Amino acid sequence: MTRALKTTTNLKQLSEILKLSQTTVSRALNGFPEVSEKTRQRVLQAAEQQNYAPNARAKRLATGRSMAIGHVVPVSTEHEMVNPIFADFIAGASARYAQSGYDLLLTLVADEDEFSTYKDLVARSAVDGVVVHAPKINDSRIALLNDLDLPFVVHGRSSGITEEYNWVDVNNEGAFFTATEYLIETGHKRIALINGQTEMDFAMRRMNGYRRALAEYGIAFSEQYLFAGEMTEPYGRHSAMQLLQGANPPTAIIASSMIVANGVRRAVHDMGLELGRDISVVTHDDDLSYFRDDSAVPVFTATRSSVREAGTKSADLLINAIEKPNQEKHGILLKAKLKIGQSTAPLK
Amino acid sequence: MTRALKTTTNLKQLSEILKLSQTTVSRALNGFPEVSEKTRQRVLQAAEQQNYAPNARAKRLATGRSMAIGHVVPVSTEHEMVNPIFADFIAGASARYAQSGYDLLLTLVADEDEFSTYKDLVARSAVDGVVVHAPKINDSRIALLNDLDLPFVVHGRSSGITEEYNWVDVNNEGAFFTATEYLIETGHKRIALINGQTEMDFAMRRMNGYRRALAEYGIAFSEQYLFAGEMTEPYGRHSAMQLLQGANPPTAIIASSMIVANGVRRAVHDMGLELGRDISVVTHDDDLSYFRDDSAVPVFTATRSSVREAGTKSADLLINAIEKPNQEKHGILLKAKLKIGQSTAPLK
DNA sequence: CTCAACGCTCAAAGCGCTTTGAATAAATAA
DNA sequence: TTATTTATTCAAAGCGCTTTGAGCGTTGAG
Repeated sequence: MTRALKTTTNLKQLSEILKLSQTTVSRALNGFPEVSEKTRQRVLQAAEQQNYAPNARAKRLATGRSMAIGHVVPVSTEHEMVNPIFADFIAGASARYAQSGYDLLLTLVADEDEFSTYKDLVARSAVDGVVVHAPKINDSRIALLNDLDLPFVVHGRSSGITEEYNWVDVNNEGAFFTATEYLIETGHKRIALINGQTEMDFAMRRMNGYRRALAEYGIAFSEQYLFAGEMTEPYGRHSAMQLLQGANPPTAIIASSMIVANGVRRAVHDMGLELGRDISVVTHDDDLSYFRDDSAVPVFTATRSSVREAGTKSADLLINAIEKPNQEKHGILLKAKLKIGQSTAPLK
Repeated sequence: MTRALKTTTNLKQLSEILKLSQTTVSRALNGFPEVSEKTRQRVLQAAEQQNYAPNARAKRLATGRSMAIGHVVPVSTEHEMVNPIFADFIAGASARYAQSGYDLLLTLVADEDEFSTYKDLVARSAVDGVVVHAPKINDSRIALLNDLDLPFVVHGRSSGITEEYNWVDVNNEGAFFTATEYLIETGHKRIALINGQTEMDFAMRRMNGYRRALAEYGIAFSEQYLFAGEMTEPYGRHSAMQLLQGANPPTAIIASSMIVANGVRRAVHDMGLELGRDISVVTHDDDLSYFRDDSAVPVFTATRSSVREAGTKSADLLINAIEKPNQEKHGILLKAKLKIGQSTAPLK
């Protein structure tokens, strides 16, 4: 099979075809006012017809901007795990980037290499800004990025950091307070929390919400009811098993993600129990597309907040920070809503 | 808080510091033989000390290469869903890209916009190659990319395409043949398949494997036992419900992914049945990190193949295609292994 | 009729690298 | 000693854009 070897048109060729200077063609395409409307139309039409698009490499060098946003996603060394929420978060962000002409540069990197990755991105001038994923308590990346003077937005927050930064987060503390309160008010007293890893900021906030609710209702906190770990399905199942087989099993369990909740459900069934009858389960739900439950009464009672929306909000914030530097930093707090499903019931 | 405004060193400054020409410095850094070892060491040391890295934008323009690989990931319009396997696939590929100095450019795009996305990437010269995800039967993207003369590798294959192309796939047909055969040989005759969308190539191959096994063992195929749809958890649950509540319910179900299998398990339990006792379930398992089941006898009997490995293999293939053009196209077939778990049992 | 203002277009410089082709110094051969 | 290699280093061109500063007709005001 033979095909014509297509080579892309460049500005010079296009300007020769049009018998105009490169300057005029460039200005016409970029919407400068110095070009007559008649010329602009002629240029646009020729560009369209030639399938011309400015060479990204040249444009970037000339403008001094990368028109790219970096996402540095940590891959846990423990399970080589990529948190499943990234796909949906990025789906949300990506749409916004496309609208504003930014490319998305993705780097998956082991925790311990994150620092050098950011430094390298800056040294190479490869991106105009970055999104920081999975912030830990006292996350040192924030100071680093401020030092590097690279615009960034954090998906989540980092407790203990005093400097200002842009962030988009869900009200983890409030959501888990509400979830716990709901269980308490429906009669539960032995409530367990299967949480994320202790060093993660979101996990700490969730635990704080949980403990605050217990405290407000005068229920003693017990280490026995608290689990922390990487949020896999087997982790959910294993933790729940341990809870259910232990002395004084809880009557309610709060799970930190749908994946974990699925593991919990498996344990519940393996123990011959019935969800929502023998034991209540509340989970946090990031509204991932492949778990989305549109029923009027969803399976899991859950605090739901769309991580995809967090993605679009983060993108907006970051683009704004890139294009209008020296602005005040912003924080956006999304509110998770508690939606009652079939997995909870008042304690008999 | 005040910080020194760091501005990155460039080649000119570095060469002035070293009292060498830009040429020599550039050559020293890029390992050319014309530079004396003494000079090279001096240059490397200064570069290190100045935290110098060549400006990616300038380098790309000068070399005419983007040093970037594009992943165009389709987002289904139906459920706005991003297939959860992408994260793990990309995690596998990303490591290889990093080794070879490529950036990963991610674009999430609605099915119908894929064509223009590829064209745009080429017109802008934004990438040196792309990975094609989720190929359909007779996928027209392959001809497009060959026309555009852009190196690419397909994750999966596309039936009906006669031209050559690079691909990495798992033996879907064989795996599902094996799964079906295993069920038949343990006594099952009424076997259902909850498959992916009919237009997807992998789904067709899986169905073919399933039907071939039925045929070889003289079991009639029935439309009643075949489901096709986007592989969400609710889809798995809903399909299984319909199967179990229908006339002549199957004694075994084959699921197309772990997510679907989780939905199936939910349906099984909701019907008051026991997995592996009342009904057998086999699933395909992409070995996603957050579902990974390391137990000696895993929960699900499954045909397992690491999608992360597919990612690294694809990356190798693509990088090779980019760096050594005009080579023969390659196909790599990964073999999924059937691993017996607790979800299947001989039919009593 | 002249001068300033305006609208449109252009030539040329510059972005920070790589790479070509040449120059210089040192070493070897004749 | 002189010619020829060999080992280093360099100046300058070029990658394909954007952008600066200038030029040149046309108008309208004075």
